[in-house]
Amino acid sequence: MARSRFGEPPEEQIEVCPITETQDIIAGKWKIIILWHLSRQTRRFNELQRLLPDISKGILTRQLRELEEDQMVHREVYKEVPPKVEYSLTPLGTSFIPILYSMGEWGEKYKELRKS
Amino acid sequence: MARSRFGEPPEEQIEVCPITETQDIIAGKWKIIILWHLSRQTRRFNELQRLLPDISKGILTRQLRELEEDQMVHREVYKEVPPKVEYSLTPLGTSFIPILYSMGEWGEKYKELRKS
DNA sequence: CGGAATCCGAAACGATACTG
DNA sequence: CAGTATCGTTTCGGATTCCG
Repeated sequence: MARSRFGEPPEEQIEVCPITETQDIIAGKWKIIILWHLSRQTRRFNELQRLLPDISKGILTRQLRELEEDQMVHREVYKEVPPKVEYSLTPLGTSFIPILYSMGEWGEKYKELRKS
Repeated sequence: MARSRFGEPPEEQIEVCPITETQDIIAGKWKIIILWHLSRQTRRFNELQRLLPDISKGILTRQLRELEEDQMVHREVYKEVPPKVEYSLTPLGTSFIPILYSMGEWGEKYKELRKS
């Protein structure tokens, strides 16, 4: 016999927010900015540093490593001297590009709004 | 007289990343999660607390205040006893909803991928 | 009910020096 | 060139207590 409706909790069901996973991945001061740059083209470590003038080598390395762990970024090491390392988006990272661009456009609009 | 081209820096122009503004606004552990919940419906303070079981009152207040400052969230105070306060998205916050939903969908896909 | 105020600890960030 | 290692600092989140 089915349980009576009156036996069910009256409150609405707790909605599990599906955005938590995403939050965990893009948390980090430079993550989405790094992803945005890589979405435009593959970059070497030094290039990224020039594009992000206010980030130090150490922290850039860490953010890249974390993005790698999360399978967002691919790290390609060329065995040359001097060493050369290229960073690019993985398929997963690539699937995030539309969101990055939306965020970029939205940020532009936001900046306009704040001027007025 | 115009400066010679040879006097200009040879490097490519530094691309200013348009995503920085967005990053500044959604930084904060609970910001986008709060926005996501408010995108579904207006909520009272206590409701938000129930929806986010792991957040304390103090930090919830702070995140909401910051979202208010950034004109993402509207705070409506009803002069009643006991007090009642409702939080909702502003027009600016509403304009962010498509990004929130994209992030939610992406997070779902990501979760699937990680299982396999 | 919806906060404010305070304090604490952890984590994140950042600067520097050194290295293969 | 692309890191690693270390350490200092700051920022943020979280717990608690109190209040109108």
